[in-house]
Amino acid sequence: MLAFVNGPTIGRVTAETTPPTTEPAAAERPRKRQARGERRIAQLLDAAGHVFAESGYTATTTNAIAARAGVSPGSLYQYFPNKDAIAAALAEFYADSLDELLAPFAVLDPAAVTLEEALGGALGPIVRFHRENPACLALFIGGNAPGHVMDLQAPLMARTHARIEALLALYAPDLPPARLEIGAAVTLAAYKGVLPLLVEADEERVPTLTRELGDLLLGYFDRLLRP
Amino acid sequence: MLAFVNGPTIGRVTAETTPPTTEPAAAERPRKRQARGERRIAQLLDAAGHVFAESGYTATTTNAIAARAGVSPGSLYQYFPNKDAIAAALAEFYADSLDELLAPFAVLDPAAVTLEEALGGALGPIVRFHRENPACLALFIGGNAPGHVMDLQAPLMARTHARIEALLALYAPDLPPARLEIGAAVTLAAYKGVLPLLVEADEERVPTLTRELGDLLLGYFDRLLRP
DNA sequence: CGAGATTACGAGTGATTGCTCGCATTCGTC
DNA sequence: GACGAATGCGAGCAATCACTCGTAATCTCG
Repeated sequence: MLAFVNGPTIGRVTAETTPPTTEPAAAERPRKRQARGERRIAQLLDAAGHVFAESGYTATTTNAIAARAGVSPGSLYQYFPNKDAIAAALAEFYADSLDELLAPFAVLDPAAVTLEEALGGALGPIVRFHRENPACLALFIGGNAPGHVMDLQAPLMARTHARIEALLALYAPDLPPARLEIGAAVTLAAYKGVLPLLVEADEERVPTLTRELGDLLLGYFDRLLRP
Repeated sequence: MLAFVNGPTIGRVTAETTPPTTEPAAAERPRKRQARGERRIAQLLDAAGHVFAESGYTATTTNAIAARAGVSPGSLYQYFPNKDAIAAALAEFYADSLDELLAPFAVLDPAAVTLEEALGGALGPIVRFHRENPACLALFIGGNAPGHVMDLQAPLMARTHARIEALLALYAPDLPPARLEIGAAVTLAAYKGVLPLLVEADEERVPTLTRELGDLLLGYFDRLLRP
């Protein structure tokens, strides 16, 4: 829990463009923030993560988030302009975390590391992340939330798709591009489908299920790479 | 569209238990229904399917369903006691349809039919069904909707899980039961993950994607059956 | 036809909820 | 200590939505 307290620049919601010419017409100052404020933002995002994970986006009330954070509704709205902005801040944090988590697997030598090994190494941390931050799945990967909230994680999905496609291209250089694209899409979809199983499972079953997820993807790769 | 107009006993929402002793205290008569009423129910469920698929459960208003069906809100509440009951009626119809769709694959001779052939035969109709009834996925398979609505499809999921497990047991008689159970769970999860891809895809890409889904599952079976 | 039941309407109601506003408290800085 | 800015509060507003109710049209069937 509290996995993203002290995350990087969370909650910097308002626009950051400091206009160089003259003074802004009104209500456009950068707003200096105290340490107390940063702490409140972290509390609020943590609370939001829990409540979103329990109830989904639409069923979650901003008052419930504020209450869970031990804060009044008015205080919540000092840091976030509206409910969507809370989800947006969470989305940004999740995307950053996952990017950082997967960065090591961007550069791989197919001669030194097999697909099995690469997958085995990557899946563990990913699964741990989602178990620690169940709201990520509940909000953005499970088909919940209205469209404009789902859109918040479209860039992350696009990047993940590209990463998978690159990985496949690395290990199957002569696969036609169209098939590469489909392969990445199916892999991503299957992965998203199995994740809920892993997040809801008891701790002890996680290693087994993680290996099973690896088998699923590797079995597909087998059929994809040599027909 | 209109895939479930004239479906079997849709909309019989109220309890059917006619008490044999004395007369019920109040408000418990079986309610005779005219042909016009049955038609209205079909219209309402069809409209509900469309609106649910577009907006998800919570974001869908009962007034929107009524409007889409060309009916006043009051009329809607003559046939359904509340919003949940509409989703429940849809769930029942979907479950019945899928059961009927998958019945032929309950009895298979492993000597005469390979796993490839069985899967290839079953996936086509399933995919077509979900493309014709996107609300099924949006409501019950995508993680949307509050818990008590998701519960409506728990029996269907349990049956599907059992069906997959039985299929696996048929083609791998000496797999330990625990592994059989996990295998069915992962298969079901992967299948649920890829379905959205198939529902949202253009018509022309459907055959390719269906084959790809088959490859995903078969690849997993390969690794499951002979390690 | 006519009586009773069913169907249909749609403005309205009560509860919920995202969000605001006026004001009190605390912090950073001199 | 003092002043301005940031933080904090919570009752309450406006809008939304599931659902109701009084009433009128339409059907069934003798």
